[in-house]
Amino acid sequence: MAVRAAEWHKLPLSLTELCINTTLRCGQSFRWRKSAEDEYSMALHGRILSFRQDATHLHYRAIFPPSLPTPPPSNAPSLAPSVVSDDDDTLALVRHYLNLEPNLVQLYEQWASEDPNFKKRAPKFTGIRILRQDPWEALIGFICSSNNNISRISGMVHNLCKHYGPLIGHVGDEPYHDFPTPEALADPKVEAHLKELGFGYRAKYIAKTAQIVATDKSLAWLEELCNPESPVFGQEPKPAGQLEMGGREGYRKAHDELLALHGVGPKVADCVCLFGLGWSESVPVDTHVWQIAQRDYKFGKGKHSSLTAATYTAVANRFRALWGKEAGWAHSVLFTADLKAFSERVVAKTEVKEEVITVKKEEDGTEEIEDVKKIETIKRKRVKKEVDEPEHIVEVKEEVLTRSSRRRRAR
DNA sequence: GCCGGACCTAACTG
DNA sequence: ACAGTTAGGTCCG
Repeated sequence: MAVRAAEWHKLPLSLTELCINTTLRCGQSFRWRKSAEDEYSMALHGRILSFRQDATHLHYRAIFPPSLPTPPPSNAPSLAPSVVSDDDDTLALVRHYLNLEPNLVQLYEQWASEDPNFKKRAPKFTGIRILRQDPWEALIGFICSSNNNISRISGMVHNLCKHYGPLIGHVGDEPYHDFPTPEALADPKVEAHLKELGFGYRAKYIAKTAQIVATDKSLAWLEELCNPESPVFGQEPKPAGQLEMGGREGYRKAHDELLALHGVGPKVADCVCLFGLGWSESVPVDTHVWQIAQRDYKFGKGKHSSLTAATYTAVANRFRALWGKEAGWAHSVLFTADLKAFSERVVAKTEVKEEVITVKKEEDGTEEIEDVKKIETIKRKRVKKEVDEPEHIVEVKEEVLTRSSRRRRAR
């Protein structure tokens, strides 16, 4: 049982280039678990990867499974532990997964210079970086995300790994499983089992998508949809063409092909493109982003009064025009700033008890509230306890609620 | 192309 | 207490 020594290594990195406490929890990945105070872990590429971070360094550790009973066939994919230095491999994996190449500080400056709203909201949400996740894992994870919340999605993904993914090892007593293969999820029994596990209507989507990928298509098909500038771990980057209004050609093709899968609509397809396939111009327009587009970017009126397919494209194109090739990165900053789980950071200013109602005459003479009616009330509430957070019993925070009188949830 | 309803679940809301 | 709403939507008619 010679588990290879699991030592911590470190990498100089500022919190403005990457903040794991935000990036790993903002809903782009559902796999990271808190394995200790200020420590996050998940199984990745046949090992358990753990992160810690301080003001100057990122600390990482890899725990490998005890050496395999039988060596895998020589043509086996990625799982084969390399004979050469594991540390070098893990460092390369960390750099790849965390997508450390782009200069994030510079990008924030660029977005802020083009967009006053970004400039206003981003300062409290620095270091949010788009990860390079496994495409298959991103696909299934975001199929789970429909009509759902991050905490429940994480639980579902955890269950998928626990029941269908290979065990990689333990951190303390906690087992860590890798993400299941399409074949593992293509078993006919999967749908019923997932329903028992509380997946609801998503059980069918997952089972069907797994069957299609495992039989009709393949993992290679999915991975070939990757941005060639940002390929899966171990492949050489190639140029990906010019940005157009609707995104690069490869992005549009990837988005289009993903739409054919069950449970994959425009939003989920964009999440897979952005978080799993490396298409940085992809802008998933979900309920949050739609709210943001209405509140801060003058959408929600006239032609684009509800989030139809046409409006979806218009919003995404608008953000691409505004933020450029890494629009999806900027989008994720504003998205995170809008998440309730991080709302404590934006409550600094209080005392806004204002009400603005714009009324517009319709052709038929009826009056209709056109602008989002902003009634910001200050509400005191107990901060929702994070699952594995220590007990802060009577911490009281203020939360700003914004109500709109109509079109609250145009879907 | 657009609209409305159904779809699973669990926690939160008034 | 308890029905309604929401949480990173999608599908169908």
